[in-house]
Amino acid sequence: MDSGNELRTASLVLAKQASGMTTIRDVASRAGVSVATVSHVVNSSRTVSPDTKERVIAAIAELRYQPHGVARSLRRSKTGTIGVIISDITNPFFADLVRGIEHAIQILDSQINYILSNTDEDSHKERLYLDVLLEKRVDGLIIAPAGGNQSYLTDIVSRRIPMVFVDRMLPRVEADAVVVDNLAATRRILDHLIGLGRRRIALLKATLHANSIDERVAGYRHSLVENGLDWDPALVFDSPSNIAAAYSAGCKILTAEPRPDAVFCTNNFMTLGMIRAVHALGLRCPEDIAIAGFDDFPWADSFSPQLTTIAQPSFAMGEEAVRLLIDRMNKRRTGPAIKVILGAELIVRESCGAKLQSSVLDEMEPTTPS
Amino acid sequence: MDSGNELRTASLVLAKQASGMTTIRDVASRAGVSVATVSHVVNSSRTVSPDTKERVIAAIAELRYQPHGVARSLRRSKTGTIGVIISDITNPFFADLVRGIEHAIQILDSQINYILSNTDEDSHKERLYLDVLLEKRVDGLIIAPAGGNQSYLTDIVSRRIPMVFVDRMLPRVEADAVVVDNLAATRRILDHLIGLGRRRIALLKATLHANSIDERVAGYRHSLVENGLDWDPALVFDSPSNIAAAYSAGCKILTAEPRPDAVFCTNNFMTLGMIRAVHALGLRCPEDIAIAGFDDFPWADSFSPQLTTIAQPSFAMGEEAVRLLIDRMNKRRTGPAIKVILGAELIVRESCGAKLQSSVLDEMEPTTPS
DNA sequence: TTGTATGCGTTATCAC
DNA sequence: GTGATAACGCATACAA
Repeated sequence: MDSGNELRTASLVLAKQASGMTTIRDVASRAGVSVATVSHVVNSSRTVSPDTKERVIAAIAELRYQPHGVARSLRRSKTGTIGVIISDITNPFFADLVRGIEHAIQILDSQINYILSNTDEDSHKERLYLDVLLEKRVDGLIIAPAGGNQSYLTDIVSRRIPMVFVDRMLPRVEADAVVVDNLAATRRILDHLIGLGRRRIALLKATLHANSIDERVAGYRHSLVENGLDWDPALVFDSPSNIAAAYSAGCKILTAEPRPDAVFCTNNFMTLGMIRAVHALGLRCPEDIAIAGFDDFPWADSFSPQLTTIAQPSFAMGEEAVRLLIDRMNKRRTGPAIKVILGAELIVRESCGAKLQSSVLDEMEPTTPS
Repeated sequence: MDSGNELRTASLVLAKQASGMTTIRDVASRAGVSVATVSHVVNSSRTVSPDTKERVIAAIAELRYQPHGVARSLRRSKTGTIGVIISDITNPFFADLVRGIEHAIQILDSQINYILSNTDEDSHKERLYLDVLLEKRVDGLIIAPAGGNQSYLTDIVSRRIPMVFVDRMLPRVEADAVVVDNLAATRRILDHLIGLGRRRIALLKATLHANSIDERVAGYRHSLVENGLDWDPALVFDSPSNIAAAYSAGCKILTAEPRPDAVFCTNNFMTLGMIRAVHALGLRCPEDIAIAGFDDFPWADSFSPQLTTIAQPSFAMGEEAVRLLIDRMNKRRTGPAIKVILGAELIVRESCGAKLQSSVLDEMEPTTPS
């Protein structure tokens, strides 16, 4: 390696720094080979003699060559990017789900990454985001639909763009889906509540256009009936899906006459608002009122009482969605849409009164951290 | 518009659906103009006669033409994508910050979107993510550095890739930054604690390679000294930055002899673990121990007692970072790096004992939702 | 006012 | 084992 060459390299690097980047042609001329050869050593796409290979690799290192992802995407007609559309990353459920997505990507294909979009349950915003994602030619889509874009989403699947629903799904859109058995999970926590002697169980329902919520409402109703309790419309309270609104609704629940002895909250924002209302009105939980929540979060046992909830496998849902999506993207799987239904776990803690029963044994004994 | 034309269009659309997409050439031939003209009407980049313009627009609609973002990126040599690197979207602070980023993007340039990457404070992972982001040719970077990639980041700025630090910054890397005045904020909450009569104030410190945490620790120390209190190493407790670990550390704090009468937690995971420890050990807050947390979250007043915290302007930090970044990207701003320092607010609630003082007036009066 | 043609940086198909 | 070159879809300099 003569110093003249090195000098030339150095100045080339500097020049490239100022404007543009070093390309495959630079590498080729530096190594004294054709661009084809360089491309092939970069992609190991055909056999290259050991010494030319070595020269190419050296040139790449010297020039700090990095393939141009955009040019690649154009040529290969795939971007290695997937679009993720959720309602709100601030919701711990989605945050964890997104971590699951990222984790699965890292395991399955670390070249892929994702563009995140929050719709705030606004179908118009959803539509706008879909447009830019499609224009950017994402290879696939993971979406928790806000509802209201059926025809557009149908159009997308008919254009053969891999898509998987997560958390919720649109009935008439033929796309893969990863959801939870909301009905069964709701029954489980309601049975728990009823088994603990609660009879006047209110429902704090988030107003969302999501079948997941609808199913939880149905589960609530069925459980009551199956347990021989009345389904009382006066016990059903609606609230926009945020903590402040849930707090207001929670206050209404607690001042209703006669006061319910339990509340089932259809998502974590409802639960958080509800518990705040209990404290604000100076009531005791679970003695005066039991709280059962759908959705768990990492700090559910930082509350006093610790919250009894249904823990959705949010991380696993994200992972599974990626698996389904990547299989579609690689055409490893074709044909009709698949629906993966995951189970949700009942985490019995204190807010429904379970610990009151066995208090002789457990009293004061700190739970060990998970 | 003759029906023959429409038929041809229909079959073309179908054909395109099967393989490939409709391109600018299709539109051009359909409208009977050149690709240049189509390009110019799409981008309004030169004057086009009203009627040809109309024909082009019609053709675009009929063929459902959508510009190919990747080809555009290659040609214009900008992708309209920015990379966002944080440690953990599951942390409510970052979740809110990311929402701020997204909001600002929507306001300033709705064509832009972002790729999200979670490093989990792992500088190796950070490095890997940086590589793929750079290969994808993101137009800019917003990063909460995990620490340990100084030289690589320096290299990035010398390659003129717009970058802004958020929440934390690396001292020797000349990039814009949006941070909070950690020292002042910490002093504020410690003064509050001390003003309320607390004297044995423990520190629950997250072990992170972040100057933000270091500054909070420094603020703690300074405040003690300034208020004539001892800086006692026995009151300093370290913990990995997660709730479970913080819970363990919290138990240690609470069983120390003599027991501290207050704890300052350097981030929200510490606070959440600490409060769990208090409940687990059956202590009363704020009577037995006051808790002061750095970082607020939307459900801080769902706890009992409601948490007194320093609320960082996380959303605004995200917004400001985008503003700085886009200004750099457009070269609206050049020259030396800017450091934007935002203030953080002390939110007085109950966990430090403030309400104990004025209990005659406020007792039992529910706080109104924000 | 409009069109032709070149090139952005790759990959892949030929040909040698 | 290697090289020349034609696309990928678009934006734009240059012509007309």
